[in-house]
Amino acid sequence: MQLNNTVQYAIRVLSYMSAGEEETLYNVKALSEELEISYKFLTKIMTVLSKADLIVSIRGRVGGFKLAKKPSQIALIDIISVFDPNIKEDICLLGLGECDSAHKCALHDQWIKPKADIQKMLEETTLDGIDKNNLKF
Amino acid sequence: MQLNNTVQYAIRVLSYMSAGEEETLYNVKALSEELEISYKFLTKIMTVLSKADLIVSIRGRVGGFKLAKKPSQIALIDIISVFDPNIKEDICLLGLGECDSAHKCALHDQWIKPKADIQKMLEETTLDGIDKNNLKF
DNA sequence: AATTAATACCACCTTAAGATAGTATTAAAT
DNA sequence: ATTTAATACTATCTTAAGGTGGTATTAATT
Repeated sequence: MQLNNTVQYAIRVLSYMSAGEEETLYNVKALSEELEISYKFLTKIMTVLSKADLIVSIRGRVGGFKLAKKPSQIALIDIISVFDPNIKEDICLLGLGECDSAHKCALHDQWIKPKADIQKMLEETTLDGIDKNNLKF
Repeated sequence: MQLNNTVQYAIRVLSYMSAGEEETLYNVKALSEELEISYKFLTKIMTVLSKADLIVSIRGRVGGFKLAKKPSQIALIDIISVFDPNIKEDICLLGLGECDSAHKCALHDQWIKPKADIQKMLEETTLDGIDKNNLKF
C-alpha cells in the first residue's frame, strides 16, 4: 500500500514547485539536489510530466520547467494517472480481471468502501492543499 | 493500489481452503489446477504459509495442507503480513522514512484516514467473512 | 560564430518480483 | 523393501521497474 517510486518523486517535485511563486522556473539539476533525487532519473520523469501537460518545459540556456496550471488545478489523481493509468479504473484488489457487482472477487464487498475513500481523497487533494515541508528524507 | 501477486495467490488459496469442511486436506497439484496458479510457484507459497503457521503441512504419500486455525481466526492482515511485514507499520505513502505527527510527509494528513480504514478492514475481515465465489479468472 | 547551460532522446545496466526446473525428503501403500 | 505421491529445498530463468550514461537538440550569452 504505497505509491511507486516514480510517482512518489513526481508528487514531491510538483509539491516543491507549487510552493514558490507562480511561473517560477526550476531546473532539474537544482531540483534533484534539493530533493535528493537522481538527476538522470528526474529528467526522465520531468519529460513525462511535461508531455502530460502538468508542467511546461522551456529549453535552452535559461530554460527549466514550470507548472502548467495553478497548484489548485493539479490533483493527486492527475499526477498518479500519468504513470499508472489503471488508478482511475476499478481494478480488482485480487488481480482478477473483471470485478464488479456482477462478478465480485472475494474481497469486492470489503474493498469497495476504502477504495472509494482513497479515490475521493486523490481527487480532492490538490497541490495547494498539501504540506510542503518534509519533502525529502 | 493492488496487492502483489504472491499475496493475491495466498488469499485465494486460503479462501478456497476455508470453504470446505474443517481439517480437509488439500494437495498443491489440485489447488493449482483448480485456481489456475502455477504449481511450482504455489508450492513455494504454501511452504511459506506453513512456516508462518497459517496452514499445516503433512508430508508423504497422502499428505497435503490444511488450515492451521478456524477460518474465523485468520484475518487478511495475517496473510498479508507474512509476505509484506511492513503492512503493519505506519509506512509513509511517499516513501519518506519516518512519517508521523512529528515528521509529517506532504500527504500525511490526507492519507491517515483512508489508511486507518484499510487497516481496520484488513484486521476485521477473516476467511469466513469473504465471498468464496470467483476465486479465479 | 562559439560557448554554455538547459531539456530530449536512446540505449543500456541493476535489482527484485515472479516463475520454472530439478532434486531431495517424507511416509503411506503395495 | 520398493514404489509412489506428496511436500521441501536450491538454483536458475524471465520480466518489469528503477536507475545510469552518453549524445543530440535548443537557445541565450558572449
